[in-house]
Amino acid sequence: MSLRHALLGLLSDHPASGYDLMRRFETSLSNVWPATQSQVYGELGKLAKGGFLEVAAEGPRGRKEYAITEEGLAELHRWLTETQPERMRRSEAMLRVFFLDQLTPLEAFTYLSTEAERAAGRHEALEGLNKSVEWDDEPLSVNGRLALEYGLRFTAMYEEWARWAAAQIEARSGQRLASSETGGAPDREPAPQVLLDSQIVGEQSPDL
Amino acid sequence: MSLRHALLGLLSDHPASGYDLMRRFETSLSNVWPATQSQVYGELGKLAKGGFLEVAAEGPRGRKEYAITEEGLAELHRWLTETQPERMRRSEAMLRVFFLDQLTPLEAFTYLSTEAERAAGRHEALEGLNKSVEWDDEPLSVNGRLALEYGLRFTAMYEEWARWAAAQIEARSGQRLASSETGGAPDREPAPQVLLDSQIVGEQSPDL
DNA sequence: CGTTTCATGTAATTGGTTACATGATTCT
DNA sequence: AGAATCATGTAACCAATTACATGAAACG
Repeated sequence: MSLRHALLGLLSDHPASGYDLMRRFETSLSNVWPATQSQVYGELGKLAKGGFLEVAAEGPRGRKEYAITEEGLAELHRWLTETQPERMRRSEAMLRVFFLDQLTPLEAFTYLSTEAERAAGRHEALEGLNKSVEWDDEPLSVNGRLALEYGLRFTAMYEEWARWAAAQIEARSGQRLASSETGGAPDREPAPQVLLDSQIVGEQSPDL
Repeated sequence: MSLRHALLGLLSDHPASGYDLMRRFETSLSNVWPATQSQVYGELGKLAKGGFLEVAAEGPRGRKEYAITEEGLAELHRWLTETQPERMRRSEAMLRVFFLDQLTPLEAFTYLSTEAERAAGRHEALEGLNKSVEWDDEPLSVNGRLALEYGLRFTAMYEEWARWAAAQIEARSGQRLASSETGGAPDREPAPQVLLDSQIVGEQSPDL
């Protein structure tokens, strides 16, 4: 039930329409808590009915600008302080590790090396972002910096782990498996330079 | 659609009934890919209908022992080698970080410190497990060791990040926020000593 | 005037969770 | 005899995804 809290969180900053919120989900929250258009509109309706939000203004194309109510702020605060984050379990990447013995050592090695490459690419993108951002003292900037740092640490950890794991497989196989290019991605996405809001966090990935 | 592949993976080792598989989900895969009883039985039916599994034997209480078919093995292999793991996005813990500015510095500090404590507890449990296991050369043991190592690295990384983030909040607040006991858990679950199969992985957690 | 952007919604489907329902076998 | 375990299934519900549907306003 975190979508509602994500919406309350975004609206605690300032009022916005469903359309505005959708864009903020795309730019800021996509990798932390993605949401689709239908979901956003649906949940906004429920939140308004429940008294957590109210339609503060109506605009041009049937635009409804939602504002958080006292009740909504209270609920957001309660969620942040009185409930524990549900830690997420499902990781397809780790599920695969579990069945790696179904592959030849080379195939397993390739999988892990590719994972390492992907993590490295992600890490690089984050570093680019980190440099390109002018960090101010606004709250979003502060939170964004925390999340970005998490992303950097996560991707670094994951790459190292995957390289270590690949080496384990290689050692056990008794063969040299590392080829010149192990299936790594030669062309890597360039680090995005523009960012609205705190895209930063959008660029961070909890699983990778 | 990874549940089906988890089932195929488990059955690639040896035939089993829905009931057996459920237990293996609980002991080995719970933190990587949890599944409920209804889901397991439902999916087994679909997989059998699709020709990926077959009922190899029928036992006492209507027990149906499923065995993987050639087609099932091929699908498992295809999944492992030809598809990329979908990286997971939703992290309630990180979503909260995004809205930490809605809290007082002390409350934010407390949240992050508690997260650090939880990670530390998890890490300790994993280390206990690591010591208590006699590692042999069986494939499950090898895979389990890879996953356990991931868990160790993840929890260590997360704890460090959370402590760093808490310190950031403290520094910005201009106050000393760290109390003698910051809301940390004084009583920590003891590390489980018994483990079936590769519980190891069951003890590893992708998010916190 | 045509395209893009803004803006809202509904419907169908999938994957997952919780709860309900049932009964046979084994163990003490 | 009674409890625990083995064993399978169905139904209701919820959250999320994809696709469909519509139209007003702004921009060029």
